[in-house]
Amino acid sequence: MTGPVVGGGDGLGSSDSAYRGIRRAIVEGRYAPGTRLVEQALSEQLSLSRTPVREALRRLEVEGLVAARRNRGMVVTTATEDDIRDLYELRARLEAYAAELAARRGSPEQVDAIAEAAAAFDRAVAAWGPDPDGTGAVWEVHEANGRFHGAVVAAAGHDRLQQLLARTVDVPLVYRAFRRFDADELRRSALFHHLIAGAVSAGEGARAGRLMAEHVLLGRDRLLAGEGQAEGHR
Amino acid sequence: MTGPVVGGGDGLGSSDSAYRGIRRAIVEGRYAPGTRLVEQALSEQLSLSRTPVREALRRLEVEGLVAARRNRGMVVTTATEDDIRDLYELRARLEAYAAELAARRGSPEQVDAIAEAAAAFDRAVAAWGPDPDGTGAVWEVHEANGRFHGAVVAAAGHDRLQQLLARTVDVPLVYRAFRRFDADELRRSALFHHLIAGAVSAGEGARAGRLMAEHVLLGRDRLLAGEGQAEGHR
DNA sequence: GGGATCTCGTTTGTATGCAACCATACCCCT
DNA sequence: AGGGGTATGGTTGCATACAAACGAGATCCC
Repeated sequence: MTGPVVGGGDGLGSSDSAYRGIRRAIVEGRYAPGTRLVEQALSEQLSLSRTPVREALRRLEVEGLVAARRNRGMVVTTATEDDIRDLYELRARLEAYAAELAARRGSPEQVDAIAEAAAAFDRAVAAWGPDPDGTGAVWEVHEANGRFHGAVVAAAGHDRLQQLLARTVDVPLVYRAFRRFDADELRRSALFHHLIAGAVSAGEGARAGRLMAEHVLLGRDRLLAGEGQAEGHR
Repeated sequence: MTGPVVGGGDGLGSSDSAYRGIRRAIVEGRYAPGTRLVEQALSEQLSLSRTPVREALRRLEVEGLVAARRNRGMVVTTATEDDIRDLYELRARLEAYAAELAARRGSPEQVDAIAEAAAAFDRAVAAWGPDPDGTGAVWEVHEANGRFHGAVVAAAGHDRLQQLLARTVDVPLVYRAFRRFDADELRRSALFHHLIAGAVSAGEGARAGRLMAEHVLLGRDRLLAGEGQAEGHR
């Protein structure tokens, strides 16, 4: 048996592998906004056929990470400052709703999972200190953060909401935001995670929602504060 | 006459045509929930190759209208009563937000378009009376309704929100809801459309949001009221 | 010299072929 | 007769081949 030796992803299918590989490259910024994504070039890089690459690109298009111009290929999406504002305000509303639902009807196991994810984020932050430039550390924090927010949404038990958030939260912006964070801000994020976990655990939906909204909007402010001075992204 | 069940799309591309055709068939209920969608069969019905059909199915999967089990094909999604409740509550929040934004920052042309869409809905309702069973009339009302809500979201000027709503609102449930509506309820919907248009036009975002939320939740109640007595949908 | 048009190369969009996979049903063995 | 392994059909997933569309560059005409 000739196992598919696809580099970059431990995916179960070639298509998933391509999807995750391209997605991560965009989120990490290795494919800058505006970059043209040519199917053939990508398929060669991934040692795949064009078919799964094509499918991956269509998925990314639906998620809004790439834009397709008819018969003219895909480009990595660019975001203006206003877009960032809008996106984060939407995210704040959706995640506040998720936190509210989690507090209202999350199972004990799901609520525990939130607290555990908050603790895991703490550990990722602790491992950050020495070398903030190492790409591995940034990615680890990014992933831990994603798992915390994922745990909240999972506890909400709302499939469609989960689906929408997965396609709204995990965007390049969030990753870039962490690159701008310093240790103090990371600790502040960690604090909010614990506050949210506490409110959910106490069944106080309204508080959990407010805290979550504030947490997201603080992230937005931090991202916008750094925007326009270094690596203009347009 | 047993024409191709999926004959609708006059799309510009073959893939779009397949997408719209299959989508409409699902929304109208010609493909009942749980139905297996086999690529080859669909491609023969549409006189296309499997490739564009495949792409259309993946798009529908991301939208949540069909579910894919690995290597076992696609099935039309089924929804429980709780799913319906959740979906409509989410819809209410998202559309309320959209109405709020539309009132806050919609351009005069966009606001006018909302009022016009409300008037168009009136006309579709007027054409309904005589023959509520004719599939054409139901589809017309469904489309007019979609255009009204689309106009509100367009006025909100929030691309991502528009994208999310397009994939949350236009589901089989909404269509089925109209089949249950009687003339009085349609007029009530029309009334709310005008009230929302008025609030948006007056720049009263909070009111527009509340009215929209109520409008959506009334639709949910109507759908749930009829559920479980006729054509159980599982 | 400037502008429009024609041609060619590159890239996407569609079609088809082949292999892997799952499910069902059958057969053999116990 | 029952259970487990296996054969087999059907369907998806991937790869490749071909056709259409768009853009760029050169050429030709005015």
